[in-house]
Amino acid sequence: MTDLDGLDRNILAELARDARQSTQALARKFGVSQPVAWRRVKRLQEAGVIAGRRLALDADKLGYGVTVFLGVKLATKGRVSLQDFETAVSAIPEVQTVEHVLGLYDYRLRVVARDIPDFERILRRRIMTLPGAGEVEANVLLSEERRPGPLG
Amino acid sequence: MTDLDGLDRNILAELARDARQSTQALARKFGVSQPVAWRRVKRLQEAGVIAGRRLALDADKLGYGVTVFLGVKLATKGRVSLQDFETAVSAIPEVQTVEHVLGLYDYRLRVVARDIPDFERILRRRIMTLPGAGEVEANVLLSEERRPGPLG
DNA sequence: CTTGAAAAGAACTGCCT
DNA sequence: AGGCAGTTCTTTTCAAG
Repeated sequence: MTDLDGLDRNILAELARDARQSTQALARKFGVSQPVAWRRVKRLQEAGVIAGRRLALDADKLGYGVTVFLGVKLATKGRVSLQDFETAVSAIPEVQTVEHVLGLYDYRLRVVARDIPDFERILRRRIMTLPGAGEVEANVLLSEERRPGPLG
Repeated sequence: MTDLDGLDRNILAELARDARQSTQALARKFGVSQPVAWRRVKRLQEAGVIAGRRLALDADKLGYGVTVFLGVKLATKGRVSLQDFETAVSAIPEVQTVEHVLGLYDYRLRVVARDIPDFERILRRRIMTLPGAGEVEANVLLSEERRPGPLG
């Protein structure tokens, strides 16, 4: 863990909202000089607190109108099967996130599809055939709100 | 939906990997001039395909070592209760995403906490007391892999 | 820790094929 | 649509209070 003062948190909060703003804009917002804001950002990057900058893509505009969350239980939980499962699932392009979790399910997958028939195809031909896949539960995304989190 | 050619898809794939690279770097990678790469990016932004650029933060380095996914069933599903629930849940800083879903659960929440005792506190005092909250299921995140998705 | 300045690089514009 | 050349702005480094 890294320790951050108020300025660091303010900067993170602003950049979390829009990672494209200039260090000068940040500097003005928080009443410091531009090089100071720049050093803070650099420091946060080097410390790994800022792990990278990613695009927020609009799945709908890309033709992917359906997002489904799948909870997957493995039928066989031998040592190899976790790795086998992860490797196989990584080869499915429609899978956006693979979360290894502890609880009622073993994995949670975020899957996108063009429409419901497309999702059925992915489910039957790609998901159900995954090595070790047992019970599968699905939740269809209706709407989603992302929030900055407690970080700052 | 927007239609994209190969260059658009290549650019999106590269920017999805690292949103910080320059249009010149993109131009070189795909054998076009810098202004062309720049115009493509601008067009994708204006079309809303690129919705924004966000920071990838390292929760661990910020002192949040525990991430939990909660599936929540509402006890009462009147018209108002959805809105009430969403408003109340939005006031909990540790909630990073609120997903309204269709299926076994009504909402999926991504919650971060400093450690397990901290998570218990959030669960008991904030989550269980949400208006309309019924059954709650939890999955603790062990590891996570994010992938570009099928877009490009 | 700040300011101010300068060099390098990236973003943006206009004009041409 | 794509390319070239130039202008503007941001980032990055540095000297100095």
